[in-house]
Amino acid sequence: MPSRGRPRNFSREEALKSAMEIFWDKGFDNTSLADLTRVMGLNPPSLYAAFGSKAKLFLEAVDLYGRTDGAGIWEFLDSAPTAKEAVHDLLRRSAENFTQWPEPRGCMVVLSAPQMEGGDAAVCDDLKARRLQKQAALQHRLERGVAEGDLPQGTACDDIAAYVTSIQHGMSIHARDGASRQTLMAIADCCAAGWDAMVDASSRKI
Amino acid sequence: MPSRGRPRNFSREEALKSAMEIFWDKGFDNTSLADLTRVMGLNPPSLYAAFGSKAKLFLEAVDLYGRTDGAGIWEFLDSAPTAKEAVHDLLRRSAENFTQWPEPRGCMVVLSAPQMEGGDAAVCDDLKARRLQKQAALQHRLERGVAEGDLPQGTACDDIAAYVTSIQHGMSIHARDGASRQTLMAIADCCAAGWDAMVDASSRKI
DNA sequence: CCTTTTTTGTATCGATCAATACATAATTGA
DNA sequence: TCAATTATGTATTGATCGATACAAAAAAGG
Repeated sequence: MPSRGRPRNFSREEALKSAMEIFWDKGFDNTSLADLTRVMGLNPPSLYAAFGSKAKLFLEAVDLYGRTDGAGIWEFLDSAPTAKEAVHDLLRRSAENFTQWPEPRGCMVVLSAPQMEGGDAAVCDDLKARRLQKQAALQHRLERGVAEGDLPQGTACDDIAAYVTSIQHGMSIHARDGASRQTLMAIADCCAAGWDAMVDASSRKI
Repeated sequence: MPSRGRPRNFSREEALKSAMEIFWDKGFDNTSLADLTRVMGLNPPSLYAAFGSKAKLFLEAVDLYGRTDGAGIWEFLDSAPTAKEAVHDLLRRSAENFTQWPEPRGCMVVLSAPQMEGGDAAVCDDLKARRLQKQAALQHRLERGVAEGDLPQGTACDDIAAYVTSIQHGMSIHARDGASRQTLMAIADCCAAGWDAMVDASSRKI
């Protein structure tokens, strides 16, 4: 509540959104302070006063992404009637989400991930935690499916969650490589088409 | 054939291998000239005389990767008796390959990929071409399966190739996030378990 | 020997990086 | 009106980036 002092003449929200978009496009390392101040429309001192540092700004941007553009993907996870439908919907929403701009963007959390060595440790840890958190959420949804009977007892929910997130992560790479929405949808359908047999094999392993 | 002049006192091959390993670990951007000269054991002028630039060195390093550490993954693709076995073997070899070091490395070509905007264009284009080339090779192998009868007529080989590479790319992210070899193997097995049903659905779509 | 050629090590280049110092402008509370 | 507070714009910081200038060193050709 800074009621005193000169008021800032930019919207913190809008500036953060602009930062998110360029971080999403170019990644953490390839986005310079000059890039940020340009798209955010403010000078370095204002940026640092409002967000602390480039890394903190990035973390806020990722959080914004998770609450806005990245949120829709996981919307149906818990409300889907069965685990199978939840997964199929998750992948179809991913396909849609990753290709909803002129330039396909994929998932910010996944694409910012690789090559952690040498990068900002706090940033890498945060991104990794977000990926693992989503995978855990998916695993819990699968376990609910076992409890509710739409998945057989003994299903390896951890392995299947890893399998599904693997597909989803790969879709981000494909989106960046220019894959069409149709292709990404086909990938989602491939997973769905093999689902029953896969689940069956998983539960019969033990 | 530089028969004249002072001979270099380092092995170009060994230096390139060292460069490949640190590029693999840290990526193109996060690997500095100082890093490279340190692990390669030579001074900047020697590096530039031998390799031209950081980008050219990286391209040579990626090529070396494709001919050595990354080659084994695709070894059985053409000699496998059926497309199904070829894919399953590909994914299992990937799982093995991505976790064969103390620190899991994943695939150099995939992990160096993301956030092309802002990076070196030549490097990004080369990596993208390598990914698409492998996907095309996989697609051709599937088409051979159709021709040889172990896949049904009308199978969408392009979609399935995208599906399989999506899984494989995602496995690299998982490897970086600390997934065990066992988990990656389970992912490969998930794909194999659902294979027949998936292929069947694909061929019945048309 | 001496010239030519190539590599070596040192020392550094200009550019760009993330981050700030500083003075000024704009607002509130007294 | 005036002190306190906060944000702004300009200009710049030290560090690091990728890449070189330069001269000494080490080989071959003559």
